[in-house]
Amino acid sequence: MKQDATRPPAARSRGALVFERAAPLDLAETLDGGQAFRWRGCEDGAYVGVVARQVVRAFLKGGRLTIEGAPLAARPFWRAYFALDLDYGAIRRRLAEDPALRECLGFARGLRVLRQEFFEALVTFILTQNNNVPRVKGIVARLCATFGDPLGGDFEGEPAFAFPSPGRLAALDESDLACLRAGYRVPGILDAARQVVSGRLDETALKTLPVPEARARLLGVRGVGPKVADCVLLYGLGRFDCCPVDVWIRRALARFFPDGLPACSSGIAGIAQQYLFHYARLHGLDGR
DNA sequence: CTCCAGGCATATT
DNA sequence: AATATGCATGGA
Repeated sequence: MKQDATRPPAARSRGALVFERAAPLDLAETLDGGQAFRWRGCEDGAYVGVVARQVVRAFLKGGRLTIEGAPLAARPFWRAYFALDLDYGAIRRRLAEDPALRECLGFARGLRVLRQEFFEALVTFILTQNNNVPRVKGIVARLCATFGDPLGGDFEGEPAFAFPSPGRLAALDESDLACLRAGYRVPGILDAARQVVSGRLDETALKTLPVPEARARLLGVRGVGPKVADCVLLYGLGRFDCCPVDVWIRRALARFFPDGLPACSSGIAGIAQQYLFHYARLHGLDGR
C-alpha cells in the first residue's frame, strides 16, 4: 500500500503483447499447478509473474492471451514460454487415443507445459525435493529478494526482483543461503550454480544432447535425482519427450486406471505426464 | 501436536 | 541391485 511517485515510468518500449488463438490455454491450470513458482493469481483471473527479468501481467479474454509489461521484442520469448507454437488441439487428440489420458484430458482443458528458463527451473526443482509448493514459492521469493536484481516493478505488493544469476549464486556459501530456510537443499543450489558457471552444465548442450546423456549430466548435480532431472529436462529445457518419473503419481493413479497407465506417446511423453499429474492432484489422491 | 510435501544421499541387506 | 532411513522446514 505504498506509492512511489519517483519511480521512473515503465520503459517506453513496453506494451501489451497479444496472442490470438491462444486456446486451449487455462492460466490457473498452467501457471499454478506446480510447474512454475513465480506467478500469483489475481481476483480477476489474471496472473502476475516475474519471468526472464520481466514483471508481467497475463490474462485471457476471448481466446486471446495478453501479456502486459513485457518488451515488445520479447514476443518470441512469450510465444515459446506458453508453447503457443505447438498445436495443443492436435496434441490432445493424440493423447486422447489412450483411455486413461482421455479421462485426464477432461479435467485439464487448458493445461500446457511451459518452456521456462533453464537455470531457474534447475534451482527451483532442486527446491521441490520433499517439499510443498507454497513453501517452494516462499523460498524462491526470498532467494530473489536477497540475491536478485531489482526490476522496478511490483510483485506481491513488494518490489520485484529477478531470479539470481548463476554467477551471483556461485560466489556464495551455505551460510549466505541460510536466510532462505531451504534446509538440506542449499548445497544443491550452490552446486547447480557452480556447475553452470564452470561450464560443466551447459544449457545448449543439454538441449541438443540425447535425453539420456543430458539426464546423466543433470544427475551429476547435488540434490538432483531422477525426478528432478526429468523435471528440469521437461520444464527448463523444453524436452517434451522426457517424462518425469513419479512413483507417487503412478501408484495413486493405478487405483483409477487398473488397466495400466498410458504408454506416453513418443515425443510428448512429458506433456502426457503433466495431464496425469494434474488429474492426480485434482482428485486428491493420497496413494493409500 | 502430528503428518507430510511430485526426493535424494547414504548406509544397509 | 534392491530396500531402508535420515533429512530441514513449515504448511495444513
